[in-house]
This record gives sequence, C-alpha cells and structure tokens, in this order.
Amino acid sequence: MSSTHTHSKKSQSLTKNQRIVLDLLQNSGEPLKAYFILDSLKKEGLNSPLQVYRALDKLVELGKIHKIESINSFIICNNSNCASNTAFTICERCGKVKEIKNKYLTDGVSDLVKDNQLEITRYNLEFYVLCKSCKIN
Amino acid sequence: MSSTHTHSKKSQSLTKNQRIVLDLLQNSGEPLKAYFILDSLKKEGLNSPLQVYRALDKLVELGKIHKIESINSFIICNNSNCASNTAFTICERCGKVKEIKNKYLTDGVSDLVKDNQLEITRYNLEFYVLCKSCKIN
DNA sequence: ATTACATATGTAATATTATAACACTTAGAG
DNA sequence: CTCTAAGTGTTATAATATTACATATGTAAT
Ligand SMILES: [Zn+2]
Ligand SMILES: [Zn+2]
Ligand SMILES: [Zn+2]
Ligand SMILES: [Zn+2]
Repeated sequence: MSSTHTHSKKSQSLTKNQRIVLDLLQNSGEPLKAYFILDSLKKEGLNSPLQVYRALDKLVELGKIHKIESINSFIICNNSNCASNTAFTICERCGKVKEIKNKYLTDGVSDLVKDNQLEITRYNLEFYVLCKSCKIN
Repeated sequence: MSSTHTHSKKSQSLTKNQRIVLDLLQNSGEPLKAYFILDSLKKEGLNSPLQVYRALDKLVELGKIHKIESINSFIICNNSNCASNTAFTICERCGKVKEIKNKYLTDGVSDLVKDNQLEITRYNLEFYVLCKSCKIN
C-alpha cells in the first residue's frame, strides 16, 4: 500500500449515525418515521430524537434520502440523481409511497416551468393515487 | 316570502367555528399555523386545539382552504375551484407562499399525467423559488 | 505533534403539532 | 316530535421536532 490513503472517498464519508440511518432506510425501501427509526436503532446506540433528526437532515441535504412532508416520513432516494427535485405517488387509501422515475413526466414539468419563466430552484410533486392492491380490494 | 326557507344555501352552511377560522384565513391571505389561529381566535371563543383542527379539516375537505404540508400551515384557496389539485410556490429564503393560478402550468401537469396513464386522483405541487423581495436583498 | 476550525455527538429539557376519548348540543329530514 | 348526522367543549395525551450546551472527532495547516 502506498502512503496516501486514497480510499477515503468523499462519497463514503458518512458518519456512524448517518450510516446506520441510511442503511435502515435503504433496507426498508419504505418511508419511515423519525421515531420509528429511533426505536429501530436503539440497539445500534441511538438514544435521542436529535441524533436521528441530525442524521436525517444531513442525508436529505446530500440527496441520499427525501422527506415526504405530508406523512412526516423519510425514504431512500430511488434515483441516481434527483438534484433535489422530487416526485412521488402516494396511495390515498393505504399511504404507500413510491418515488416516480418517469423521466418524461419530470422533464415535462421542468419544461413547463421553463415555459412559464418561473425561476424555480427545485420542486416537489405529490401525486395521490389508488395503488394496485388497494384498487383490487 | 314563501313558507319554504330556501335561504339555507348549502354553501353558506358553515358552523360558527368553521366561519371564524375561514374569515381569519381570508383576511390574512397568508398561510397560518393552527396554534396561531387558536391564539388569534381566543377572544372569539376558541379554547382548544381540537376546535381549530376540526374546523380546518372541514374547510380543507370543502376545498375552501389548503394545507401546505411542508410548513404545517393553512391558506385560503385563491382559485375558484382547485378540485383538490393544488400548486404553490414557496420562497426558500423567507417561506412566503403563493398559490399558483397559472392554468397553462396546471393543465400541462394534468396532460402529463394523462399521457403517462398515471390514474392520479389529485396532486399537490410545491415549487421552491426565491421570491422578488428576497431576490433583491 | 500542535493548533485551529468545522462538523458531529450525547444528553436533557422543552417546544410544536396533532389526536383520542367522552359527554353533550344543535340542525335538519321525515 | 323523533331520529340521526354532524358539530361542540373539554381534558388528557400522543407524535413530531428543536434549543441549549458541553464534549468529541476529523481535517488541514503550521
Ligand atoms: Zn430521489
Ligand atoms: Zn394503497
Ligand atoms: Zn386552491
Ligand atoms: Zn422570500
């Protein structure tokens, strides 16, 4: 090994708390609430709400997760790069959330914004739907 | 006057609590928080959070006001009929909120939704901007 | 290695936002 | 009038989020 430890990639420089919160959201795939995260990670050493909220804030800032405001929950980012523009479907019946990947839709919205000269820095789109399993029942 | 008292128009059938909450939001024009509304209407006889939340819930249901989830606030509906589809700009610096009236934008989004066969029941669009006064300073 | 700085941590206390439970009242339909 | 749905008033409590402050850690320059 050379003397320069080049493996300290910036993208991997999450702290312990940030890492365990991110891992939980990653493994879950669903939106999780802050206090649920806290309960789930008690055994990993998280003791207070603030530890969770600080990790969540940072991860949102880094674009690795998103907050879904209408349900006070956080979800892993499903796209490679949202540039802090987000779009979700939310089932009105069961609350299930999915990040929208449809590039045509998001590009279309971006175009509309440009056409209207709205000087928007970012957007959050929440589409309410009836999900497949709720439609059946 | 005929014996049928037809002046009990459904659209005016708000209860006292619903009416005073709606009036406050109407007069303000800004997004207000539930507990601010409570404080403001103490003198009108509102004593508990529930009285406010119940009135707000009903007014949202009637489409007369909207909730802006990301700031836990409520604002009077600025349009004649949103059909529960909403779109707002939110200033990232000062938090100022405006309901978007731009029909081209909202219709455009509706078209995108149709084109993508997304079967959406309603949507909420939050566009983050830098408002005029914040841009100057 | 020492310093300086920015960032993160741990902890307790507290603030803010929202709902549950229950007894009672009112308005409108038939 | 009687019945019912909706609304009210009140107390207590749950759920979500932040303030404050002392301590620790990572990074880079000296
Ligand atoms: Zn994303
Ligand atoms: Zn569903
Ligand atoms: Zn509206
Ligand atoms: Zn502003």
